[in-house]
Amino acid sequence: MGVSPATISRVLNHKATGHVSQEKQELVLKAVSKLGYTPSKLAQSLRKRSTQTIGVVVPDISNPFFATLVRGVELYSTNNGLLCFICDSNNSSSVEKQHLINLVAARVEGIILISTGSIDDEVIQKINQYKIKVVAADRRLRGLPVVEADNFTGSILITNYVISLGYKSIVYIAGPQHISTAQDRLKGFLTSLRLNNIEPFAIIDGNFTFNSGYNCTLKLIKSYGRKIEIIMCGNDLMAFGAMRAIMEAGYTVPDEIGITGFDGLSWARLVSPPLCTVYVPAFDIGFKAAEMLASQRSMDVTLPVEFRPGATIRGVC
Amino acid sequence: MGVSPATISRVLNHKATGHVSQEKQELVLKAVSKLGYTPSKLAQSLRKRSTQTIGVVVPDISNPFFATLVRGVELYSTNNGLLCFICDSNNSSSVEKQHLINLVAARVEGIILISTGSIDDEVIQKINQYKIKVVAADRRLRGLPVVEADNFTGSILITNYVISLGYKSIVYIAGPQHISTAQDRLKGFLTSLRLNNIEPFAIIDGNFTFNSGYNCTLKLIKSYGRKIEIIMCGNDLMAFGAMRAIMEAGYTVPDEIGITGFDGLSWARLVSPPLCTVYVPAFDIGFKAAEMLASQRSMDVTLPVEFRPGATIRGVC
DNA sequence: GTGAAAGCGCTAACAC
DNA sequence: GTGTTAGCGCTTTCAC
Repeated sequence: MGVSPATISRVLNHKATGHVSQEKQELVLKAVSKLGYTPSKLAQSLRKRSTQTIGVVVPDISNPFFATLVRGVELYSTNNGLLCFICDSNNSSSVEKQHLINLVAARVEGIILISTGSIDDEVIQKINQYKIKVVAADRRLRGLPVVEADNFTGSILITNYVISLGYKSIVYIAGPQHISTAQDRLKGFLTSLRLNNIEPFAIIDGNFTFNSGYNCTLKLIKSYGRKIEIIMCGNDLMAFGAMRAIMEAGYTVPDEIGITGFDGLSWARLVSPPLCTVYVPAFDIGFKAAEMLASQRSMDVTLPVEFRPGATIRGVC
Repeated sequence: MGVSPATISRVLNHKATGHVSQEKQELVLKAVSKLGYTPSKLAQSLRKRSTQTIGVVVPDISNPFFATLVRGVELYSTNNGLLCFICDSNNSSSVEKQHLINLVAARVEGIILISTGSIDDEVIQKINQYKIKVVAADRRLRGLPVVEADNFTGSILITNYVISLGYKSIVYIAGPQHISTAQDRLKGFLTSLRLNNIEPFAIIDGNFTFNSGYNCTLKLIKSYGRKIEIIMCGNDLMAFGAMRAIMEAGYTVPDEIGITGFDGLSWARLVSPPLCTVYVPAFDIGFKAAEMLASQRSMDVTLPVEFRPGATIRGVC
């Protein structure tokens, strides 16, 4: 016995090298292990003015896209000794706000934000007040640095492909237009059509969920029936909904009506026929966002996407 | 000006009611809002000896089953002013161990653990040392209180149903047998078979992933071909893998080979044909586990499951 | 090489 | 009603 807290701290923080005697060192280590002593990160953080903790706010963790993104964040964090608060805003901007405030209170070093809408000023102020760095992931947001995918190009790619197959009557189910991914994808779609001198057959607003894809498609079929040659969706979830609706309405995919998605969820390969989509590197987005948070740089990053053919459109096996 | 820290604390903690003058109260509130002051949860927790924070450790957050479970935990937490550390062990028991130690260091009030294996003694000691309550969710673990589903009964249900349809040559792809859900499901399967005087055609070990379902099925088909009437899987993910393998091998589902799963993921309804499975209330498991953590009781909870017919077996439309 | 002491930002007990 | 004070569990000077 007879070891001061200071010495214990020195040993445990490996600042000891050469500064603490072998003897004391072993004494401390033995006692620590015997007692199961675990230093309080609370006290450490308070004293060191550094929590080594980051926060992630996602709209819905049960959406595999966001879950995968979060894994990317987790991997980076785990590898770099960061602890992670993962918060699910349940697609509600008020819950999101509360989470952000909690993260400020927890004095996280940084926040990765996939926002449901826009951030309110009160929160912005708090975040600035405490010099917390925020990175937008997947979706752009106000003046925040962002790690996103090249949704615009991806959308052009897949639309060009669809057009090259001879499709003419093309319907688009868009995502919520206040979200940048939805905007970019719609823009890409429109750009491709314009370049090919084709008029969109119809454009309709969904909200990125399975149900909205399903409902929009039912409506479309009711209005236009077989006049529709293909339904292009702003994301995979809506495409799955559309597929279900088409099948329930008694049409075949892709012979009577084609479908495309966007995101490249692993599930896209599991449905039958496999969904034609654009792969978005969710994991990498999360990983890079965490990396950006940890680094001092904060230049926007745009990750490439990849066209994934699938048998939900004609002429693809 | 001229307000002491104590008064500020009183106002902010709503312990003020009737104890602080209107005047000072407003003064404080105004200053707080103007400065964007957010009290440090670190300091609060340290002082109050209570963090109001819980931890959740999951094997893989990108598995929709666990993601849904986590949402249940989050909902309870959000509603009860608890903050949540969500940790992904990536199916590695060493990562899991590190996460548990981090959670102890963070002085969480409780931990919801979906373990990859068993917990090691060092960690147990630390957890006890700091009187942190641990609840096992989905999977039983050592002496921990558990919130789980009635996997045994569910497995009997679905197997009985399969047998009632006249299936005889039944193959089972089991999950890892050190996990209680996998054990219970296999036991239920065997019990049902015994009660019906049927011998299992083959039992093979998977690991609950899509790939293991896929690979096991390829092997099975190679060995037995059409002698197999149906493949029952320990979870949905493996069933999806099996379905893909069967289709790629050129067989039709369910006409030539049937399939069943277990978990009742929402994706089960999306594949074609929709998967016959047993619904496990993942969200409720998470919610109840959080509830148990918060309450003083800790009696094991077993939640009912629900058979979900699907067209991957004969005679179901 | 090691211990004593101060202080991180709060809250609770105690004075007034 | 309100301010002063002590102390939560650590780390980091600063002495010795």
